[in-house]
Amino acid sequence: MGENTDLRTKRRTRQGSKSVKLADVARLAGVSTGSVSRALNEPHKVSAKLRSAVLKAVAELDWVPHAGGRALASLRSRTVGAIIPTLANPNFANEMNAVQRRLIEAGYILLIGCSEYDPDKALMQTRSMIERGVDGLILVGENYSEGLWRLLAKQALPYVITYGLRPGSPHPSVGVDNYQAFVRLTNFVLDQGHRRVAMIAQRTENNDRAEARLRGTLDALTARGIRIPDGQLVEKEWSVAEGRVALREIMSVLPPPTVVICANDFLAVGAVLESQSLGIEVPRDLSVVGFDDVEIAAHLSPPLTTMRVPMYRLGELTADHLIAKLRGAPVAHAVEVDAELIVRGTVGPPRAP
Amino acid sequence: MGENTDLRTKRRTRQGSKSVKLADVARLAGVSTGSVSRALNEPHKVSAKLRSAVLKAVAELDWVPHAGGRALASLRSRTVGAIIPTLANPNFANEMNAVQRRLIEAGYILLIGCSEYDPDKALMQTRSMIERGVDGLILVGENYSEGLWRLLAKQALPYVITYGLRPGSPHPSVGVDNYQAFVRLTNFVLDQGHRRVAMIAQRTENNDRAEARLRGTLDALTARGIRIPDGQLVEKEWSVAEGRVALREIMSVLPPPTVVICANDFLAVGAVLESQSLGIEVPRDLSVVGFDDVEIAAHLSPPLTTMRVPMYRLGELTADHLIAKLRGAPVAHAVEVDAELIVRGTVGPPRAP
DNA sequence: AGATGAATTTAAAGCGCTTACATTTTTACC
DNA sequence: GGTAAAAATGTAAGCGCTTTAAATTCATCT
Repeated sequence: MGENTDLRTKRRTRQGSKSVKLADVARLAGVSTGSVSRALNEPHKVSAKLRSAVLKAVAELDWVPHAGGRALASLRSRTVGAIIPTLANPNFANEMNAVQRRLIEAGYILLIGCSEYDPDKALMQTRSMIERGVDGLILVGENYSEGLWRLLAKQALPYVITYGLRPGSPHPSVGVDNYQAFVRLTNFVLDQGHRRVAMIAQRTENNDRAEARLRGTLDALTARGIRIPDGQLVEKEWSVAEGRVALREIMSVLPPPTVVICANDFLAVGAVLESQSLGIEVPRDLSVVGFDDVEIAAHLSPPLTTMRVPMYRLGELTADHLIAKLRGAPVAHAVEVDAELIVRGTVGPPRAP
Repeated sequence: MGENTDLRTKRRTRQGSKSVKLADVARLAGVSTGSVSRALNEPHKVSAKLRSAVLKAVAELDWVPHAGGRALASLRSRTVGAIIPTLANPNFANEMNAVQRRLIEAGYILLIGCSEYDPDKALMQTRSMIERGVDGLILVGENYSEGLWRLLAKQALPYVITYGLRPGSPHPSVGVDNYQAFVRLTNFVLDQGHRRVAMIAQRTENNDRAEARLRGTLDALTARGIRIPDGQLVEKEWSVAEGRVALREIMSVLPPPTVVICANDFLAVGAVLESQSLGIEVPRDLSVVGFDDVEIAAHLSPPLTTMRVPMYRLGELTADHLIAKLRGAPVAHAVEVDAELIVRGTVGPPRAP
């Protein structure tokens, strides 16, 4: 009976982790826990003596603050999430590289989720990130489910759309206007005299950038009374291999086009390479344009004519935008980045019939 | 005086976030908080009635559990970190793509940090991840500071080294044996009859994979009594542009080599393209081999002879390894993945002198 | 020197969740 | 029907940190 009398104080014993905690630091430094916290988070508010004592104790114990406890107490996690289609696409990988770098500099850490162009996955990952208490979210494009937007609104979570920028969008965005870029690109091609135009588009399902690119080209063509013949507008994703297949498909429909507009550089590179192995000389027999300006584009022979999207810069701007917002600084609703036409060697005048 | 009597119960009022919390769910469902937690985390331990009541309330309130609270209480975060050199290198991006996918399936979320081959940055990011309470860590290679290993040991943090695998390493690893792969690759080249060998290596500083590749080639050469002439062993990183520069540098040293071994495919692609623009015919005048088998390699003409490293698969294996470890399942200390020689068109016999 | 106010520091109350233990309900068995 | 064992649920104590209010120290001014 009496045996548990002296155990009474530790009735509930949870497996307190053996790791060092803030209280240990406080004890070693001979100060209170509050002072330790303040010494680290608001150094200017404590005396130099206290600060150095705390830092010494921190170093001595090799203490790493526990973000869970911190997040719980401060209601902020210093974590930012990014939902991108896939890291397998170097454009997004490059952008994330810049984002990650900027975030770290600002004291944030990056959570990455890939939607694989599936709105359900995007929603799941968003939920998963909100659970982890992200302070903000970066989303590629705005093709997401109603539920996702509702969730963001409910949590009042700061976010920014990146890569694609749609004028008039209600969402804060940093990116290029894909529609206008493809209008310009198409007009450039038409100005060279081309009238028989084919296009290798990207799948437009759940991909507003792809859709904007396609629409930009089609509208620009329509404005000049041109339409792409059946079978010469094909949809692929973004690999070189798919570009090759697409080009073969297009060239099997007669009469062949004099130019192929590709929704991105990987498709364009594939189109150029496949043309060459088919004995079609670029640009004499066929012109090709891409979009993005990936590294290999400049090294092809002839080098690819394309539009440059500064992905790294885009990543920086996106991160900066979100960081500013998290700091409560005023930010522009939309930051537009221009895609620059890079004229190289894959576009020439159409061959005389 | 008496005015604060009735305020006494709420002496300390913290800004309780307005967001929905577990207690709200419990109230709506008419059950205790413990039951809500159990219904979600150990569904088999509660009655069907309770479970459905809880799920209904969760859905109705659109409640998202707060991972900070959860991490604090359970001492696990369901978060895994990965430290890689850079996302700008598609090899790592592809691997992370696979890792991310596998982790999500297992209920974990991925934190990414880029070291940019800087051990200090790697340490910072590791610390940052430990703060966020990662349950496990993935590291590329094992070139890290003493402090990083100490930190991991102190936290008893499960981790796995990926990409490079060094036989005899004390660290659990999943990857390819770069040294042996380059021994094989080099022997393959020598077996074609080449004796004048050049190499475009990667910077070996803080990069054990690069170092193993270089050493593998040098050892294989030495074993056959061959050495690379001064000026024909150059160090670059991994871009096509650098490969081009490197090739020019090498060819300016006479006599020119009959084969260039490249530490990775991007350098090799650059070497092939530069050769062609210099009027050097591959493989008649010069053979080139790469390593990795990136997508573009197969599409070059001639297509690149290289060794395939299955990055996506490697990512899957790495994630699986760590997940198994986190679950307490027994795991092999090392999982070796073979690099497969892919003979294509850039290697031929040396031209008769 | 004493009083006043500013600058620091301490004490302790949560942040939202899980879980050990206590209590209640259900099931199984004689 | 009554009991014992098992299953389900409730209770409340923390998890490690931040932050408010109170207490202390320090500097300044009559």
